[in-house]
Amino acid sequence: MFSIGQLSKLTGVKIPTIRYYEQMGLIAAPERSEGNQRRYTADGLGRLSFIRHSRDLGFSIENIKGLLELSQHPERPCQDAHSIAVEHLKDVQNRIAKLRRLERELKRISKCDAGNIADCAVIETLADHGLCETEH
Amino acid sequence: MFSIGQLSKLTGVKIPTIRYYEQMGLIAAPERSEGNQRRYTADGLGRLSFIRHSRDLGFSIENIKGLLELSQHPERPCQDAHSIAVEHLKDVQNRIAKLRRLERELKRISKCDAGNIADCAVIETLADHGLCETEH
DNA sequence: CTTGAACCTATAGCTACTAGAGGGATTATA
DNA sequence: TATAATCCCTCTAGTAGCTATAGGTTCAAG
Repeated sequence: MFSIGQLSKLTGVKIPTIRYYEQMGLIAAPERSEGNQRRYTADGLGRLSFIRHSRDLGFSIENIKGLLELSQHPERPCQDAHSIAVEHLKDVQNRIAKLRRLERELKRISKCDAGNIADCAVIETLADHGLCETEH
Repeated sequence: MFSIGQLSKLTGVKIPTIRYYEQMGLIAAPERSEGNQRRYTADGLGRLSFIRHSRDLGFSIENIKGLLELSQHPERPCQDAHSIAVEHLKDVQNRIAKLRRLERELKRISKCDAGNIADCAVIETLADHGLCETEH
């Protein structure tokens, strides 16, 4: 049996976050000690690790709920899990593409070597979208 | 003079967002009509366009406050504006790097062609960090 | 038995908005 | 000029995914 602090250390998930996950229904409310403190089993540890890892990979709480549900039913077809992952991959790729356009623009405008604000390319570009090279 | 709705259409910033910016101190409270409705000048339009554009480029409200402050003082050196932009650029580059690691991992795990959850690579990888190829 | 660390609940705050309720103002048309 | 349609007002609460704080209780070591 682990206390919430031990679980936190083992998984790297902060204590208030664990309680938050419980509130959100991601993990079941665990048993309690006589003094009303949470006591987790190895099962709880596994589930929280799954969540931690999924969050690291950027899955939303809602997606993780779905994935956890699926993982409880080994006999089901895995299409659903697959499409959640693929959707998320698409999302990640979109975000990368968008950030790279920003990167280009920021690189360009931050090359400013003016002496004062009046001629600063950063300020000038922000004030006038027309000066941008890419769309956003 | 523009109403808030006209300003919204001209800049692409939604009406509640404009009011929110006013509340946050990004834009000054404009004059009001006799019936207490906001009336904006061309100046207000310029300022909101600046904000819109900066937000599009991912600058935070706090950063934008700083940049707006700077843009009001054309005689000052532009180092501050420059370093805000460079900091932001670094941040964007970090995020890109992180997302690309995720992309690799997600691509790998979503190649799963198992029939059911029991053998699904997606679920399996999420449950066990040890199966990952890159750190995160 | 005492002390200090760990734990409890409940509430509020963070970013950057968005949505809704319940009302008043403005404008176009009849 | 009346009225309907559209716009606008404030205020409050909700979104994601936590984090922080206050005020109190329990646990484990010495």
